[in-house]
Amino acid sequence: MPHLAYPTTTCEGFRCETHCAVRGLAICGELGPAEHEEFERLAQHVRYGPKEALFSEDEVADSVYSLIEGIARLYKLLPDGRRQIIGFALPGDFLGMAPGNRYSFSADSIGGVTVCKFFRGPFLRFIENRPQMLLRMNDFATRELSLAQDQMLLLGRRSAEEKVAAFLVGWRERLARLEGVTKTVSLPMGRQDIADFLGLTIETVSRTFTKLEREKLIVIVPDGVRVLDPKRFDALAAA
Amino acid sequence: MPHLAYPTTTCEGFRCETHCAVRGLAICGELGPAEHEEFERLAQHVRYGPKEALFSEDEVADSVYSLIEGIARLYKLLPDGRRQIIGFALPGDFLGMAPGNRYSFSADSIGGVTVCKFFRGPFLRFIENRPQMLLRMNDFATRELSLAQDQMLLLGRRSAEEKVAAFLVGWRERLARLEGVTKTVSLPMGRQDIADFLGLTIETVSRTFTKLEREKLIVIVPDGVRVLDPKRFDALAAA
DNA sequence: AAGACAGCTTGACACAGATCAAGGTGATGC
DNA sequence: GCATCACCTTGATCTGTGTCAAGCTGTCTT
Repeated sequence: MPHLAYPTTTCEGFRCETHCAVRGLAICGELGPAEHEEFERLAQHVRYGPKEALFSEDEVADSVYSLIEGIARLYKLLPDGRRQIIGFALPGDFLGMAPGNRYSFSADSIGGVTVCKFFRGPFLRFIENRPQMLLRMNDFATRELSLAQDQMLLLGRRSAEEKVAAFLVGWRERLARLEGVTKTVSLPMGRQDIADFLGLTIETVSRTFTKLEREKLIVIVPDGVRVLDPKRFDALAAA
Repeated sequence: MPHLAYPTTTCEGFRCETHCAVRGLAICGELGPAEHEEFERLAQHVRYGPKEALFSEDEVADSVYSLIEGIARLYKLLPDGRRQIIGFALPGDFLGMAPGNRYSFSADSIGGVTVCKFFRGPFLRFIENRPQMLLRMNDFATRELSLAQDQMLLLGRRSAEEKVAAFLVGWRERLARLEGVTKTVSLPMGRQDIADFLGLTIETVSRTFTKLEREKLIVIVPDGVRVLDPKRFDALAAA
């Protein structure tokens, strides 16, 4: 049995065979073949098991990450342990840009996760004279910022029921971009993660799920929910 | 008497005499003299009176703005009128980037405001082959995103007293970057604005100010507060 | 198959902050 | 100098969500 419960494996030093299923969505999506080749040479593909840290708040930010597969939880902690999840990262998302030289939040895998990891220096040198890449980085940052602002509205001004409904709608939309529209929304994160994302307690989240089920808006299934009445649901999430 | 209570004045068509007091902090801070000349030719300097809209959520985002002077309130509304202020913009801040082709929030002046206004098309054409500018845009976006994440932690996980203390500390720091350190923190926004920024009601904000004054942490003065015990104060804001 | 455990749900009760209502303060106008 | 108005403060009460505690469910271990 290995020393670590969830060992990290890398494939540095040789060409990875894995095809990147999210090329189009990722930061490298608009590179031509030659440039992509050069870009790939800067990358390490790294695999994490469940609940491993990719990086932690206040660590020196020496790397940036493009998430290829799996889901990560991004969060900040207060000194007394209160946690706010600031987002869930999906394949195609770009992580690790920081305003100073330290990460401003922590990231860890939920299930298994695979990333393209780049050292900051080489990555910045690669992009600094490639306006296409810089514009794409800008698009990513602008989209992230807009999501963050939506979340501020949610955290500051919505009721528990509205928060949960808006979360499910938003999550369903993000999954739809990756996997297409489905009736069943899979929820790989636990109730505590949802609570810490919405600024609620786990009990309130649980009660609200139950309430939505009683009102015949959803059905709770293992690791997810089925949305019964998308229309009424979207209305609840918007208002 | 003019038709509009607060008429907007522009100086399009001739060279503005006003020197930009925040060049170093603004988006254009690293341009050389020749490039800055060209950049200026794309700009309109526009002055707004108190409480005028610079732009509104869902409008077609045809312009971007660099704030030169004054303070703006950035906010989102729910259909029923609940408001969340997502930030206060200060001189040097860059506004109006949107993920789609519409603004994702509204902005209006608090007191008087002066901006450099750029039409989106010419602005994008100017920056698209200038990596320096693009990198600076990225820095701006990254800093904004980090502030937004701090605010999510505040909104989701802090008590009313912690929210108000953290707000005052953060605001004092931002003012210090512009005007240097002062004992008296000026608060040009009203109590309702602070409430909508912190996800509280105006009554709770008012009570909390009073409480902090009773505890001899601050003194409330017209249009601001004086911080009496910065140490104890920072501790309250951090924890 | 039984026990242990993590994750989730449910109930009873408490409380921070919201709501409702009234009154104070200072600026502006007539 | 008095009325008006916007803004702020204070008090009384209510309520949505948190806290505390117990029990449920499914999975893993042995």
